[in-house]
Amino acid sequence: MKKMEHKECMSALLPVRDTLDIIGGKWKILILISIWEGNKHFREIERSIPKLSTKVLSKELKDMEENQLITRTVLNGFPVRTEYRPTEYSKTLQKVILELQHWGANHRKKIFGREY
Amino acid sequence: MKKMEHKECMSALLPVRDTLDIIGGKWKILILISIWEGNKHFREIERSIPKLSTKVLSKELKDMEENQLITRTVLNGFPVRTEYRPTEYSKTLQKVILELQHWGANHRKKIFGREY
DNA sequence: CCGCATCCGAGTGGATACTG
DNA sequence: CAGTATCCACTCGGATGCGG
Repeated sequence: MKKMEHKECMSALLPVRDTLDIIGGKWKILILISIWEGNKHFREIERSIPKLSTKVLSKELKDMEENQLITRTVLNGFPVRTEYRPTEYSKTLQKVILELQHWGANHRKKIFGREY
Repeated sequence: MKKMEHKECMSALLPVRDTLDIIGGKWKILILISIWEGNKHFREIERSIPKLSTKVLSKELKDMEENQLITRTVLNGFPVRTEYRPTEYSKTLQKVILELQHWGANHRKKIFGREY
């Protein structure tokens, strides 16, 4: 990558922040991965991620639906069941996440001199 | 990218979180860019980023030094001056940031139907 | 089962003043 | 100039209970 110029930096800023809003934080990527793996129902997702509370999960799922990373479908019947599914679009994040993963793995090696 | 397998996901998790710890949050990338642009001194960096308080800047710079993204040099003389400089290593983040930028820009187009 | 409402403690971060 | 210290408002998120 070439040296970043000033103007590029400033115009880079908003998109970078947007992306971090969407996948940043403690839970978003975990939830996305859980859903990619095939977990569909609220409790199912909740149980797949230790320490995640219903309040937070509820909020995160709402955010992710707004951002078109997942779809939410309420099934008829009682008790109510809801299905969350990843969108095709959500997969465009995999490249980004992979990049984060590579950098993080390499960084840990550098800082701690060992892997996980 | 191929479908992520379960084990890959789990081993992806820690590195991704590490990376987000390091560049996530409201300020880290802004500070890094400011320093990449050539700002060297505490006040200089502070003034280059609106709404950034000294307390937060202080903490962030400390974190970034620990993570070897910047170096901190105290110059002799009075009043004391300090120089922060980006490391070569910090530039390995540019690819990651570029990826975040691309995804964010494209996402905004998708969601809002327009650019910035 | 799904998910919201409430209460509440801990941590974050802003403003300001102060020291070396 | 470079940062620390203090005070304080606010947010975040955990625990729990409830209603649909």
